[in-house]
Amino acid sequence: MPEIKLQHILTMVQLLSKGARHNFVEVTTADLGRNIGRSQQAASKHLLDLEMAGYIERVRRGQKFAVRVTDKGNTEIQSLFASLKSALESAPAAIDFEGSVVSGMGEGAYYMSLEGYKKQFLEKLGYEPYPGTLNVRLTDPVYMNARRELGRHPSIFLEGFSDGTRTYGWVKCYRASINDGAMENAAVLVLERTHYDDSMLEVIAPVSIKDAVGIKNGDRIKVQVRIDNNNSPHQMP
Amino acid sequence: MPEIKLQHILTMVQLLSKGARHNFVEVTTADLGRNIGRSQQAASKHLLDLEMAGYIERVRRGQKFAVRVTDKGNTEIQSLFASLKSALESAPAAIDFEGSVVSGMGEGAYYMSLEGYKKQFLEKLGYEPYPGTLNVRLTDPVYMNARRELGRHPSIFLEGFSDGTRTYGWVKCYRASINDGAMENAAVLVLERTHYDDSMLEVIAPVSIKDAVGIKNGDRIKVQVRIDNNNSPHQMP
DNA sequence: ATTACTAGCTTCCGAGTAC
DNA sequence: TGTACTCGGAAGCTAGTAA
Repeated sequence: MPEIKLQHILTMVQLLSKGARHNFVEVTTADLGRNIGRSQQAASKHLLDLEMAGYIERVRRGQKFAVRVTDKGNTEIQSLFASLKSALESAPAAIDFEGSVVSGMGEGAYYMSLEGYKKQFLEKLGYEPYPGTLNVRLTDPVYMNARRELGRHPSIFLEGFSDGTRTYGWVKCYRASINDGAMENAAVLVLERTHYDDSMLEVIAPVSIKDAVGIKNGDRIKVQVRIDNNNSPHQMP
Repeated sequence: MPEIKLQHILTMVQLLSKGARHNFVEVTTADLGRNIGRSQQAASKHLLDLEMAGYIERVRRGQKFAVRVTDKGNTEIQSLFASLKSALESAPAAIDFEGSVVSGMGEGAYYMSLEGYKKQFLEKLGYEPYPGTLNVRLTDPVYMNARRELGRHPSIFLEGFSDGTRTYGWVKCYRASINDGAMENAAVLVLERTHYDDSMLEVIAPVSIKDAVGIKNGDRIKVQVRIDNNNSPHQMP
């Protein structure tokens, strides 16, 4: 929507930051050039262009000029800025995965049902997981790569603990939805111990995911992990 | 500080708004070109440049590419955006005037001492003005021009009133400081009735300005009117 | 359908310099 | 000191087109 040329942005911002919104401020083209990282001649040209476009006004002041940003110019910059802002802020913060359901409700199920994790799930995630994790096998290298980097994002962090006999590592949880919203309150787990397999995604939910969305082993499944700031009561290495 | 080229901003923002921060998203150069208002070829070049600079990564996906913004690329855009934001927000919102003190404590003093105004001053400005306005004669056309437009800014608005015999117009107040901070709690008045003289600035304060800053008729004086959102309990035509 | 190369045009910039 | 002109070169863009 904004009509202003990209090259003029820095010049306009520079003028505004010098107070040229409401006052005529004295700015030399040499100074201006220095500030925007261009030559004096370029700055001079910018001012001429901007004046021609009605974005600034200038009045002679002895040998120099005093410059003020017009309403039109200010509107232009603000609207450009606003549209950039909204574009950046509306950026969806989610990571998509796609893979196939594999059987694997053995080991994971056992660990996640331990009291040391269960009470943290309830407290931090808001529910106790249905016993057993759903395992999703990723095949596309793009998804495996994303899986490898998943743990770097801010997470809901479950502390590790010890039961006297052995220790259990931390768990990072990421809220996720299944198959384009068929289930919204799932969560993907990143475990401290399993750095061994980047092609596997472990998913939990308050109920049986297979039953809730009607899938069985071997079916394709989509998992969308939300990275927005919902997750991050804690942040950890 | 940002190293990214201005021409690439729109491209990066477009990618980010499509979710390319966390996922590889499929974007064709033709679509991208359309979105940034350039040709398909230009978009293609942008992607090549950005990839070369390490701001994005691409993977072939059949015939198309899937694109993701790297950490470096995201940092670059965010920092550019942040510096623009801070430059725009730090922009001083004040209008400077300079002129000479003239005698003129007659008429203004009378009006401003009317009960209908006095109680509004106390309520909205926080003090009762010292009886009498300080008049400042502006000579520079730049200041006269600014004076003419002063009333368009958000103000502390005093309602007009009637005493049964005649009516008294509204008054807009703008907090102001005198001579670079020698006095901080002055206020400039814009009266409904006086559209007749753009070269005169009427200033009030809780005490005698002349005494407080040590000036007399004929002296040069600087008045800085603050336009920030401090003023604007009301807004009015 | 896609990406991206080439050629040619336009825009932008910097150096030199007039005023 | 200032601004801003001309001019040559660099950068950016588009159209055409190859792959």
